[in-house]
Amino acid sequence: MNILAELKNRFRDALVDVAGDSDVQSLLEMIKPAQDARFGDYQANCAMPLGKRLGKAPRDVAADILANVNLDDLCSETDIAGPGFINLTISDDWLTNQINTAGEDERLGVESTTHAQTYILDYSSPNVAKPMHVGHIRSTVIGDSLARTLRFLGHQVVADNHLGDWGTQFGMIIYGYKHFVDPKAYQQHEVKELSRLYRLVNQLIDYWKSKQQIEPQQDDINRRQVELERLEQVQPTGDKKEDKKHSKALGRARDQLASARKTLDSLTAKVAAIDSDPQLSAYAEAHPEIGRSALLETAQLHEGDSTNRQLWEEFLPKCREDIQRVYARLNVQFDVEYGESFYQEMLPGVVSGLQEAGMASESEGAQCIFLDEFETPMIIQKSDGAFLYATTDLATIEYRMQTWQADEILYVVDHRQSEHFQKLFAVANAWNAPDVQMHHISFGTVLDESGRPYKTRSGDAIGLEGLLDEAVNKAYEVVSANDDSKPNGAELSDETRKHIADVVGHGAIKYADLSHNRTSDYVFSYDKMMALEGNTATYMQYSYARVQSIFRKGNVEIDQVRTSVQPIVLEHSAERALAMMIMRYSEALENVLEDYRPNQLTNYLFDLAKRFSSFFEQCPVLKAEQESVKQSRLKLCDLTGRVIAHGLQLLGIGVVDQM
RNA sequence: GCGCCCAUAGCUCAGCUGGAUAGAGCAACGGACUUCUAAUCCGUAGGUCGCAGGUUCGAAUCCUGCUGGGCGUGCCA
Repeated sequence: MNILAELKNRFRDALVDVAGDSDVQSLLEMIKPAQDARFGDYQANCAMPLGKRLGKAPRDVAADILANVNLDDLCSETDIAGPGFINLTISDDWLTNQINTAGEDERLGVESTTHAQTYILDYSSPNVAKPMHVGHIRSTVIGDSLARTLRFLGHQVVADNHLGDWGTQFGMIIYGYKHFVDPKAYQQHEVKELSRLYRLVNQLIDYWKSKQQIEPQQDDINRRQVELERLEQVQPTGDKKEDKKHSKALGRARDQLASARKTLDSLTAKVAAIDSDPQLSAYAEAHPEIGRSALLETAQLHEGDSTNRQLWEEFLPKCREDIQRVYARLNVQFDVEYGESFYQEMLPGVVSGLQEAGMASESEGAQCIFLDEFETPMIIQKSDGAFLYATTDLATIEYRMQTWQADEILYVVDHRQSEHFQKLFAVANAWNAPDVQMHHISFGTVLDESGRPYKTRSGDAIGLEGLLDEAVNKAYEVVSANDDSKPNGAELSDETRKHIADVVGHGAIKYADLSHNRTSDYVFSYDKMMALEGNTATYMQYSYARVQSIFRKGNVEIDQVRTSVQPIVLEHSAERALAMMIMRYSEALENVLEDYRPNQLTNYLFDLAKRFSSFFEQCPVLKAEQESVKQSRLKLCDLTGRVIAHGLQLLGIGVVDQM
């Protein structure tokens, strides 16, 4: 039972009577959980705007509404407060009834949707040629959680990992393999060597690019220097507005000069890193055309060159295996993993199809689609004949529509690609997929403490596996320290401690990501990511473990509790508050899907766990004075534990019985 | 230049799409372990919601302008 939905149902007819049937839906949206416990459990705020519209006093309108709505069984109290708020207090009897019903329900009182749809979820999608780094975590974890939630609510979901397995990076690896491979290292650990080759080639390409940029960059600095000196010479005019404008221009010129110098520094640093290393500089000297050559290797791969194709087929499974290890750790699964290469044969057809539809045309040698709303075109074929990711994405949509008849496609990709998706959706809707809803589930960038995109000192993105390892290690230390300090001595075997550390460590990393509003950038911090207190997955896991501990200490069989005829009774205010929160699980899940934001679920679970902690402090279970209260509280504990475990599971986070 | 996004407590962030006295978590301070796990709980302190206007019964939330920041911006993905 979704209480909010039930309230809306009850109010609907009353609102039609009072307001006429115009726009009842938007009035119903104004029924929501109370902001403050003093105002009851829910509040309806529709009387104020309605009063305005009808030219009546809002409090009178509120009274009219209340006179028309039947809440006798549902609410124990209905108040009109302030300017015309309708405050609603759910009746204890009704709540007791519902919580007992939910307790007997496998789905914890959450109903399946009545309008099931087919969703394609496109998430994670790493480039298989490089090791996964922190940047991949958000897409992976958010996408996984959305897939789980949609499924639970009854939708069809196809989780697709759209791997980057066909792009420029493979040309770079192939070039690296042909010229720099260390056969022994490759034999020992293929992926490690391939990733070294990728970084090496990347570094060499950067070297030549940077070297070319140094001179223009220096010129740019000189120009800015001159401009700055000129601005500094300008005397104040006495006119306040003018002077303010001038001082702003001056400040901007200084900033820009500083930033230009910084860019130059980083260019020279890149060059110096190679020049100072005899081995690397010898490589660089021997491969001055490496940038172009790597692109050529890619082009040859795409054209079906047998050597490159063979290398690609050799490398790909190994790279995929490597990535799979990370997914196994994260407990993330996909239904399909069609990489970009999968669509390769469709690409010429996409271009010709768009040409025939009159949407694509040639411009500067490339096949372009010009859209009214955008200055720059969507390029679907380069002047050298190669296809781009826009082409692949269009082919992918075509395939997904034919294969799954998708109602909706969600792309969980960071916000920097928003323009690409706007163009993509516009083209696909106009061309081959008119009916499908497509959404870019964008998320912010992971920043470092100074607000820049997160990188290690050497400029590489930080590896994901190392991060996970550290989180698990830290969790192990905390588990051990906590267990060692237990009043009656340690309880956990080392094996158990390791298992707990695994669940807690991975949970901490995932939760740190999921608990942020996905649209905002967030500052990456080891301490925050691995925090095990406060609003963290650990807090919920701990609550769950406390529930299990009660059962263990009391030698209580969970099955016996669940089948017991003693119903849950809500006497203590902490019991009632906890029960109310449990009942709101389905609201939380609806909120997640409203805007595809898993942080709605983390917020809910944190609230629920807080209510449980408060209950735990105030309401003894095993030592309850009456047997009936004990049985009731055991049931309430069990139900809390089930909701926490279930909610965490929808976030892709596990629980343990002891910690 | 143009486009998109952001600005909330010392720090990191919520704020349910316009509701009542703006909330958490860290950090700080003061309390609570002979009582089902103190990875916890209770309390104190901390705010001109970037600035200025506007819309209305009511604005952190919507609109306009400004300031400061991020990202994107024709052949990478």
